[in-house]
Parts: sequence; structure tokens; C-alpha cells
Amino acid sequence: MQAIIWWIRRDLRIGDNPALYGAIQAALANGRALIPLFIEDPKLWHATATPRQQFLHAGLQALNQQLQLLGSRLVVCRGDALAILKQLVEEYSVHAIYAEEDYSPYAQQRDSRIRNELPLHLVTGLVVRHPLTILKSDGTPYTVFTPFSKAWKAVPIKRIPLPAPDSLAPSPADISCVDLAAVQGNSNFPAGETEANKRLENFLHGPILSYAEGRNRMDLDGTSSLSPYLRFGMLSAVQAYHQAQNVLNQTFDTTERSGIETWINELIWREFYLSILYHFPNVLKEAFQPKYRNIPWRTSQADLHAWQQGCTGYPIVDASMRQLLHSGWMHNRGRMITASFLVKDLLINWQAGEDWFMGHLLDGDPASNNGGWQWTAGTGTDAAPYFRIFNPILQSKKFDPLGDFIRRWIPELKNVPVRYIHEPWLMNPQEQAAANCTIGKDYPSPIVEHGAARERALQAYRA
DNA sequence: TGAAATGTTGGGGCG
DNA sequence: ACGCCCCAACATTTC
Repeated sequence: MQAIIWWIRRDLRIGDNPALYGAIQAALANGRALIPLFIEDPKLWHATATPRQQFLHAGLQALNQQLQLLGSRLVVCRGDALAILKQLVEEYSVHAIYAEEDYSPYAQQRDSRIRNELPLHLVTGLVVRHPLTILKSDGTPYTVFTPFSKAWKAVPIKRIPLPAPDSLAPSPADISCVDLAAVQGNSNFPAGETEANKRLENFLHGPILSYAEGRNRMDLDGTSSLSPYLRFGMLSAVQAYHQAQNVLNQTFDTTERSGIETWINELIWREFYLSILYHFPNVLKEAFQPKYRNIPWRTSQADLHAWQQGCTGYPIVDASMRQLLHSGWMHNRGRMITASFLVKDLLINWQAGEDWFMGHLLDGDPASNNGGWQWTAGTGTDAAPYFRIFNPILQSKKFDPLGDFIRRWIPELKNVPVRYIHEPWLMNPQEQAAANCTIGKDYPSPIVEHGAARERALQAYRA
């Protein structure tokens, strides 16, 4: 028997999947078997990224169900990719391996090694535009978002979404497979392509129209909450882009159009940071800008811990951090506020925050996460200038005006009235008693005073 | 995809 | 009618 491998990495879907499409063509042409393969590589796992790992496992189970409906099944192996592929290639006379290109340094190195020994075909599917196709006229990569996005939009659309197959060649019956352990699903984010498509539909039929403003409101569901699905390719970026563009073409209201355009821009931000990582893999180890590689960071285990656990005494920071801890996701506005707080107010190295986020975000992706952190720290490409320091109280008042979001995640504050919800330490003892919340006991006092912390950060960055 | 400090303007109160 | 002050409301600059 001869076979073709569809090597699944972060493209857990059958709709609009160029790697699957390529594998099907190759299998059909010669009547070969098709092996849908996922390799769990322990080296790829962040030490504490259990929530994301479970989301992936649930996604693999969902994919397996889809494959079984098409007459196939998912094969899962655990170990070193090259070793496993070598063995399969030999055992099942594999003629070709199709996979979607990944741009992380680890994946690039792994794939180039494999390509030296095995017939690995890499196709573009993780992004709409391959990082090598968006370059300045002198051939160097963009390091500023706006010109990058203009160039991105100027390139004609290369391909339209590919249809999902309606049947698949069976995979060899005797192939050994690691059992997918039963996983507890994440109730906030059910894994799988079906759920991803449902969310995209819902988002495109409502929230996206007011996304320009709505995306900033932490107390409302104004965002797409699609990031975990894009992270694992349960949703194709090409498909998301096309559907958003279709909605845009049928929308004439200025506000609604700007909402759609803003969301499309977010897809481009994702590709911007993937491109940055592709061209500058060193960003995972150091600041993009050399002049910010020697900031005199503080090391305070206690402060870092308070930040991680959502016990800083600043409600908007703590609510966001608890949202991350308990749901595996954080609102984008929350990401900016908590990141600014760690890096500027606590003056703790952005890499500690990057690591914590990677350990807890379902959508944790090296490119976007690193890009976001370096943006906030002011050390990255097209980054916020170092003196741009978020005031957590003002941010809270602006983006959670009634404190509903805060109360949802910090039960200790549920009886605190609106006028104090953003800065509960201002309550006098009577008011604290009335709110059933003693500051310093039921809910922590602020671990830093923002005004002083701001001055300290400005001084450190100037130096 | 900031916030604070500083500067400018203009209306209103008042002598 | 006028000058002066206060201060809110913006605008600009600075961090």
C-alpha cells in the first residue's frame, strides 16, 4: 500500500485547508491511502500551558469526529517529528507529506531538517499573505504596522477559500495511534471547527458592525472571541478575511464599515507579528530595539505573584488577570492594561509577563504574544513610546464604566458602589462596612501607588 | 491601541 | 464700558 500524509500542526480543520487539499489531490491521483497525522511533540509545550493543551486535545477529538464522518480517522503520535515521520514513510511507502507552513523559529528549523530527508511539501495556510510576499521595495521586511498593512491590502487576493471534502480515502487500519485521553472541555471555548464557524457567523451578523467602539468595552461581548480558534486553525484566516470582506461589500453605513475594517485590521496585526517573528526570530529572546535591552528591571517575586493571581489592589487589573486564570482568555483591552501595569507600574521585565500569558492563554501564540508584550513595553517594532503609561483607574472608568466586568470576576467587590468600584481604597470605614469589603483584608490595598510608579518607570526607561 | 502638564481662549462675575 | 480675575473647556507639548 502507498500513502500520503496530511501532517496536521495548527490547522485543525477540513474547510479551506490547503495542506489537506494538496494531500487529497496527491492521494486521489494514484489511489493512495491518506493518513491524517498529528504529532504531539513534547518539546513544543510550554511548561505550564495545560489549558491550551487541553483545548488542543479537545480540538483533535472534534477533528477526529469530522474525519470519521468522511470515512477516515485521525492518527495521533507522540514524540520527535522527524523520527515518527521517518518510520511512517518507510512502513507505509509514503510518497508525500503535506503540511501548512509555520513561522516560529522552532517550526522552521524542524521543517527544514525534515525536508532534507523526507518529501515534505509546505503550503501557505496559516496566513493570508506569506511573510516573504509583503516586503518594502528594497526587499527588506516592514517593521511598522501601517505601511505593512497598506502593502498587505494592496496585494491582489491569491486564493479563495477551498471547499471541505465530502469524503476521504481511508487511512491504513493497522496504523498505531496514541489514544486521545478524555479531556474536560473548556465551557467558555468549546473546541472545534463547527464552533469556530458558528462564532464567526454570529460575530459577522452583529458585533462586528459596532466593533470599532464595542471592542474596547470590557463589560460587553463586543469582540469576536475567535483567537483560540485562529490559533489552532480551527478557523482559517483566509476564510475569516473573505467573509468579513463580503460583509463589508454589503455595508454602507460609515460606522458599521469602520467596525468591519477595524476587525480586518486585527487580522492584519496577526500577520504583521507573524512576519516580524519570521524575519526577526531573535525577538523571542531579546528586545527588538537594542537600546531597550538594558532596562533596569525590578525583581519582586511578591509583586509578580500578586499580578499573576489578580491581587494587585487595582480592580481592573485583577479582574482581567482572574479572567485569564479562570477562562484561558483575556479581553484585548485587559491585555493592554495588565501588561502596562506589570511593565510600567511594577517595572518587571516584560518577558515574565510574556511567559505567564503563554502559560495560560488558549490562544497563546509566540508571534502575537511576543509582539503584544514588546508593543506595551515599548521595546518592539512600531511600539508604544515608553512614556505611554496606562492609568489603570482611567482605563477602568472608560472601558468598564459601571464596573460590571470587575464585579463579574472579583466577587469581593460585588457590593461596592459604582463611584468606588474603580478605586475601592477610597471608601471610608463605614462605606467599606456597607459594601461588606474591608480593604486590606477582603480585597488587597494597592501594591503600588500609580503616580509614584509612573515616575519610577519614566526614570528607569530614560536611563 | 495615553496621560499629565502646560498653554490658550473666552464667557461671566465683579469692582 | 472697561479691566481684571477666575476657571472651564479645549489645544498643545511633554513625558
